[in-house]
Amino acid sequence: MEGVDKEKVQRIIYEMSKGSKYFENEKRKEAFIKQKIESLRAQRAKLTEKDISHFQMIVNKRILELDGSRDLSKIWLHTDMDAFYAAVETLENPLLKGKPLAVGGMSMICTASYEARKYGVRAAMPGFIARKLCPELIFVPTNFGKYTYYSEKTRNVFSKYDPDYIATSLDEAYLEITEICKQRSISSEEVAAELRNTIYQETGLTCSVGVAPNRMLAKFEFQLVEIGYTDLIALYWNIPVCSDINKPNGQFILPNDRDAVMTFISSLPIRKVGGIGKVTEQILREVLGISTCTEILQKGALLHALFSHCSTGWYFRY
Amino acid sequence: MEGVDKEKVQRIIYEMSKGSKYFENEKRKEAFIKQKIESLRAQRAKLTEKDISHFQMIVNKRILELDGSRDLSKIWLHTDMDAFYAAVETLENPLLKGKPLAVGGMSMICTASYEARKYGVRAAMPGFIARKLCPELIFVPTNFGKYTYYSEKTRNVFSKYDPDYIATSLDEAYLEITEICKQRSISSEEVAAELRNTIYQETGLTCSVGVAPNRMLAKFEFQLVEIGYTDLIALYWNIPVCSDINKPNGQFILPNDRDAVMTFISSLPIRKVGGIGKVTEQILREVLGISTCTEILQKGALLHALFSHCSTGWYFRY
DNA sequence: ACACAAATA
DNA sequence: TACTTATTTGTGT
DNA sequence: CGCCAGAAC
DNA sequence: TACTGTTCTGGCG
Ligand SMILES: Nc1ncnc2c1ncn2[C@H]1C[C@H](O)[C@@H](COP(=O)(O)OP(=O)(O)OP(=O)(O)O)O1
Ligand SMILES: Nc1ncnc2c1ncn2[C@H]1C[C@H](O)[C@@H](COP(=O)(O)OP(=O)(O)OP(=O)(O)O)O1
Ligand SMILES: [Mg+2]
Ligand SMILES: [Mg+2]
Ligand SMILES: [Mg+2]
Ligand SMILES: [Mg+2]
Repeated sequence: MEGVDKEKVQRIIYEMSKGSKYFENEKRKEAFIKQKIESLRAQRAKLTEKDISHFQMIVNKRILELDGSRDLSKIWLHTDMDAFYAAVETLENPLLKGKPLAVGGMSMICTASYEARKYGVRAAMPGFIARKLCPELIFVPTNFGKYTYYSEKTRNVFSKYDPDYIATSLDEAYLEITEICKQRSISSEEVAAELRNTIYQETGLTCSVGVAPNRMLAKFEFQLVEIGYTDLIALYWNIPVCSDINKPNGQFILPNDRDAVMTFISSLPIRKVGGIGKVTEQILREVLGISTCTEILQKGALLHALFSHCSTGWYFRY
Repeated sequence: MEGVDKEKVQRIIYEMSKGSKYFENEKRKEAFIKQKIESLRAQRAKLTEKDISHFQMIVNKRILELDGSRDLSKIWLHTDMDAFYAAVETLENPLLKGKPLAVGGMSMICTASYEARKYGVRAAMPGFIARKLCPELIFVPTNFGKYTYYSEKTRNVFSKYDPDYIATSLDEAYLEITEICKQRSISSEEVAAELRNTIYQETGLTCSVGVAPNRMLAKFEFQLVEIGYTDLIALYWNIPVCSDINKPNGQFILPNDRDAVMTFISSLPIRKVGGIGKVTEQILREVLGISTCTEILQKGALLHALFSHCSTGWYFRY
């Protein structure tokens, strides 16, 4: 994000949190994770070369399998409204336009306008800290009803492009647009641009859109299909770019092409991958020195050795 | 309550509320009730003398019936902890003792210590108004777990006096002590005093206790029994009196005697009766000029004429 | 099968 | 004064 | 019966 | 900045 003084933000958050019950609890948790990391390090140290090459073989086979089963024949589109709750509030009270705005109260805020984000204000941040970061921050209490109302409006649009669209929250959904592209013989870029425009016409709200090829259809884990897309696509729209402006109100298209996918993925920090959060990131980094997706492939054997074999599922994503 | 400047309190509440969304909504409701009252007044004006004497007969019969079915053979005891949540918090952090204390946050407080009540601070009052009333007010967030814990402790005591005690909230319960009084041949006063003492020993918390005769056992409305007691008893402990000090940490005994009950009840403001709240009080007062329980009996015919015949149930209480 | 932690919006 | 809530998924017993 | 308002803690 | 959440009951269509 442009122009956020991360240094200062972190300092203020620390100053405000220090000593609180919440803070103490966080420290407790951190300690517990450190311990878990130590234990994993010990396990890794015990692995022999033989163990590793053994696992490497298993992993190689699994990767080949998955690579082969990759399905590039569908086109999936992901949409996510920009600063959704805040955008709705601004729409209903235009005086708020352009102002740093937080939705929520002094105890917790659910989201913040992009103006507020410049100050480091974020979703899931307590309001009283946010106000320290940005004293002129305006607070609006949350009105769940409104957001549902506008969410329905966007969904009406979605259903015109894919009647079976998959909504994953009030403000985002996945659409399979393979058919639409074929029928109207237009590119996915054009569909994306049109969709964004329609949504804006219908609701006055902007959204960001990502388009990507899909992944293997339910092999045994039927619902994992969707997850396969989720990850990829969620990433795409994290990248600014495309015909339009920068981050909010933008779109990004990844071609249905193996090389494009691999190139795109390989340099991604793992933290961006869906399902890898603060804790998992820390564990992978401090135990195996893994930070990017390429490294996941490189150290596949170690991962397979140290983590539950269900985590092999992580490989679903490339 | 001693030494509360009601004038000032009301003024401050008004100043703080004025203009808020909450306030506007209250006004809307008020208007609606006014309208209802008008409608009832009109109905009353239409009643002929004949109508009234007709209803009077029905009502007289009903009253006689209920008077006859009154059961004075049982002894019921009602307990209610003093400033429960606040007392628990004070117990766990003695620094708070003697200080004006509110349990809750700036948006809402659940209860206040008696010190705070002197300033007009009350349960169900938003914290930011309470703080205006009493700037040195200390806020403690609610810890439902703690209250449940201490509630269980009190209930252990209750069960020794009546294994079938009826708990109606974390901090109050009804006990049938007829048997205990007989078995140990002690008066209900003695049981009450002993119970209060035991609870204090076990928990360090004080409570107020009321004792009263009971009412007809389920005639057709099986569960109404309990309600019959509820009203009476809830009233008793509203009256300071008895061997001990004044309001908190006190007890009051009403003898099992028809005259005593009638005398006690007759002068009570109806608002004190369970089930009659702000709205019903206003309606009865502004439509029929009823303010005390005696007047309810006097105007029984009108009540019967104007209100749903199930409201006849109000007569259950005398 | 279940309770618990992690991740996400 | 004040650090959410609902939901889904994986892990370890 | 389901929905809403009033009441209570 | 900010006016609860839960449970029960009676009225009403
Ligand atoms: N941690 C949270 N707790 C509660 N509600 C949240 C949380 N995070 C997000 N929300 C709500 C408010 C958001 O407007 C809405 C959509 O989330 P999300 O798409 O992640 O952010 P956003 O739409 O506000 O901004 P943007 O997508 O532009 O980054 O869900
Ligand atoms: N309106 C309310 N909203 C939420 N919780 C409440 C409310 N009123 C009371 N409580 C909680 C907090 C109280 O400590 C507890 C018992 O209520 P109650 O007996 O009426 O008052 P109290 O025990 O705090 O004081 P006291 O009984 O001495 O008047 O229930
Ligand atoms: Mg969004
Ligand atoms: Mg979203
Ligand atoms: Mg009490
Ligand atoms: Mg009580």
